[in-house]
Amino acid sequence: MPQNLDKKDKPQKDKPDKDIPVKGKKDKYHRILNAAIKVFAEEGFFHSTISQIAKEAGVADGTIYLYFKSKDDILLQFFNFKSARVLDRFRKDVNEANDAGSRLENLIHSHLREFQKDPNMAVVFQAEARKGRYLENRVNNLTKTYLGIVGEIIEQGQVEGVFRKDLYFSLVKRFVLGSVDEVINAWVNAGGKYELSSMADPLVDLLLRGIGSRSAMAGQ
Amino acid sequence: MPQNLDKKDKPQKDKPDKDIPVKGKKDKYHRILNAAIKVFAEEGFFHSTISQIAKEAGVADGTIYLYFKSKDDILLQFFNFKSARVLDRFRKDVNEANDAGSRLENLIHSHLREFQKDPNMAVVFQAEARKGRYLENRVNNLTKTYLGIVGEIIEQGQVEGVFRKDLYFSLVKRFVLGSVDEVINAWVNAGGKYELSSMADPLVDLLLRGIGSRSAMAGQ
Amino acid sequence: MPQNLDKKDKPQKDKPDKDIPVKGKKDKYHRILNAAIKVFAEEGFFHSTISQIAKEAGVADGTIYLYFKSKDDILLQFFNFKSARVLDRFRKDVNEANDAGSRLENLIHSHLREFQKDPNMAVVFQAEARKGRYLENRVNNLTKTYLGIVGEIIEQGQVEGVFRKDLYFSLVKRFVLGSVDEVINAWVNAGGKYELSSMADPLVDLLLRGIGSRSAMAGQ
Amino acid sequence: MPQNLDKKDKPQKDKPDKDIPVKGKKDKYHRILNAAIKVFAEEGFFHSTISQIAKEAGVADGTIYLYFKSKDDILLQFFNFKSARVLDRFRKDVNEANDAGSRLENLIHSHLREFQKDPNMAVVFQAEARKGRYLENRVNNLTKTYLGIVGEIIEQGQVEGVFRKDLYFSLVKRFVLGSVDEVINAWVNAGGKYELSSMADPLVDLLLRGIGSRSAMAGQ
DNA sequence: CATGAATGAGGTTTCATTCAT
DNA sequence: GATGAATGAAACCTCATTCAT
Repeated sequence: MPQNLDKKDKPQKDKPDKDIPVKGKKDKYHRILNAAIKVFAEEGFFHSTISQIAKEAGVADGTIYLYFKSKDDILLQFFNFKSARVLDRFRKDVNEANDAGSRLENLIHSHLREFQKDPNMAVVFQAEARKGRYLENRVNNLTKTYLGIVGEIIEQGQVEGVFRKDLYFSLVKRFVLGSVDEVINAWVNAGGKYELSSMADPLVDLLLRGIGSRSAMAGQ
Repeated sequence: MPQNLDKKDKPQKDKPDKDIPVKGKKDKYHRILNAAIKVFAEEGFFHSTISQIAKEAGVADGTIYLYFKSKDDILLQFFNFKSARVLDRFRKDVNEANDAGSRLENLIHSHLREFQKDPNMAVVFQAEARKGRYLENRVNNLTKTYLGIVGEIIEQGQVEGVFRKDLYFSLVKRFVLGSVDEVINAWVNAGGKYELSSMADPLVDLLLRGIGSRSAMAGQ
Repeated sequence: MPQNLDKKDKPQKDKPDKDIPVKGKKDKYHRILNAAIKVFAEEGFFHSTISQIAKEAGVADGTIYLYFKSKDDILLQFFNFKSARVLDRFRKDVNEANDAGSRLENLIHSHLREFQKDPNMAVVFQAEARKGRYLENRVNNLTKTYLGIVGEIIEQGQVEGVFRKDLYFSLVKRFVLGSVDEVINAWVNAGGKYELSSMADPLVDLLLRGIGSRSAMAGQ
Repeated sequence: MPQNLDKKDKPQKDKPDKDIPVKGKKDKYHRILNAAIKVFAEEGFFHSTISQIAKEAGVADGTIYLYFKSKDDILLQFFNFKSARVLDRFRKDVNEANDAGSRLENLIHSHLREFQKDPNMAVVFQAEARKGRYLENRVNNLTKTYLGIVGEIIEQGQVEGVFRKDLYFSLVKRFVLGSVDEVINAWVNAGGKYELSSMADPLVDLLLRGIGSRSAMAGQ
């Protein structure tokens, strides 16, 4: 799924694909992409060099430029590619359920599960996506879409009566995202040593009920 | 409060200090530090150059190396310096109150207030502090200390009976940090265009009561 | 008229040539050569890439190396090939006339006509041939031969009594070449927007009579 | 006379120039410029590398970028700088005389003398200045100005009655330039082995009287 | 013969850091 | 202490050329 077809194109060849014609290209594209993400995860984007990525991918330095316009483009393609996949998965999992509560649950489970499945991706997302005045334009999309999903769930929950009606909408969305994000952060900083998914249920519980005790709340 | 006391320090020249003995030093140190943070906030750490910082600070490039060991060291000193100040303030404000609820409230108010007061710091903290890999050792300290403060409040609140007793301790702490962090993130990404502090009360409310409606909760 | 006959040549495969035996080869050779000249004319030799030439010629990059030893070789072959053709034409046109005056006239007409007919060639000749410590050896041949033709005409004209006898021989030859060359230069720089040939007669007149007025000359 | 004051400026220092304050800068600027021209003359612009230039100038590679924005900029500055100087000299020498004939003579003498004095400059001018496409905008200025000077002389000569009145103006200018240019070309290609200036008088004679014999002309 | 993906040497440029003044 | 010109390592990227298919 190479997306930088700009330069040379020659995307699918014009000869009919006999066996696994484009597969070679695809393979190498993903080989490089994964190598890059691994290196980015280990070294950070700016400290990573094309040479490291090339070595990790088992290709020559120049080869990388057959698939990516620049070092920046690698990160960009990664975000475009992974964001799409991940958001698709989120949406799919959310839609498996019908009521807002289960949907929120599914979203968070899905989120943690996906990031746990691909720790390098998790590291790079946490490290490069949520900052970096650098790729902001593109990455904000990811955040924006995520917040959109959360927003829909919240609204539905309010209609269903399971979520409070007196919520500061744009705040709640950040509240959810921030919580999950930081849980992943903790996991990443710990070196991915424990089961990230196991955080899902407790986290959902916290999101729904907060940390205040029932009795204390009663007094409010 | 220069901390790289290696090179030069007390030996204040052999000429008698005419005017403001250490003050000159201190001034320039902070001038550089603030200039650096401004530049880091605008360009990102890696895209910033010593020359930009020097120009912003109104000193020569070489002068920076009289106060800082390296470019990295600037960021480091910034974190050490600001972390200390900020955490002091947090603690002080937390201690202004006695009950856990008010303390949590104060912490979050303080947090948002401090970051709003110094947007450059906010940007740099959000952008560079969490990248881990790089400055992790030192910056983790900040996070760790922050989580410690939160932890103390939580424990106190549980003793007081105002916070739930069935809380996953290490998760709750991240839950609080993540929420605040993301609220700041949103504010930074929006360009600091609104009153960050105004988020404090709604956020505390969310943390305490969660997003679930009372009636729905009753069913659990 | 491929001249790098090293690699492959007559051995036209063992399979019988089905259609147009050598024609295919020749065609592709010229296709590449013309494509190259077009690209060289547009981009300059050094800024041109094999890929551009290949695309322009409608062949694969690698195919070019079946016909040319190297990128340099393309330029070289171009000069060899075009020089031969052009010089042939010059000589032929010169020989159409008998007296030196008409021969000079014919040479210059021919020169301007040929270059006008093939603007890409003109551009490349002007840009790469008359400089470039680069291809000097080969290209000097062209210049040398051209100067030779001019020289013969001059000598003949002196015998005929139509050209001055007190001419600095090697200078006169350069004088003629330089004039024509610069006229072409002007035309090329103007983007080939006017009729180059129309310069022939006025130029010949200038060469013969100079810019001095008759009366003024009388005083010398 | 560094002209790329863009980046850093700090041109004259603010401290009073004690001895030869800016001289150091100026020196190095010209050291690099001359080294570059020498290398360009030997290798051609495109085959020259920054490293070669740096070595020739006795500075580090990076130093070059303190004085020039890019490799291209070196050539550009050279043209700007040398063109100005050379054209000044031309004009000055032209103005030493009053009548058009002497002025043309002076121009050509000056032209050949200047180029002979600085063979590297001569080589680079001949090789790179006319390539157009590349630096055209700036270099065309040189050509344009030169043609302007020639044009003025021609017009004056026509008024004075020493030059023919039936001249194709834009052609004559090219005619003069082309002749001189090619004479220099020949000298450069010969390796500067002879006295270029000695060509001036014969060339002027050719320009004025042409190659046709008086008697032949009479018959026209 | 033809292809075009792959190679990797080599070039330009940046910039943290040093050090003579 | 302060300066800022100079350094040169190191990074990114291009593209002529090769070779397996």
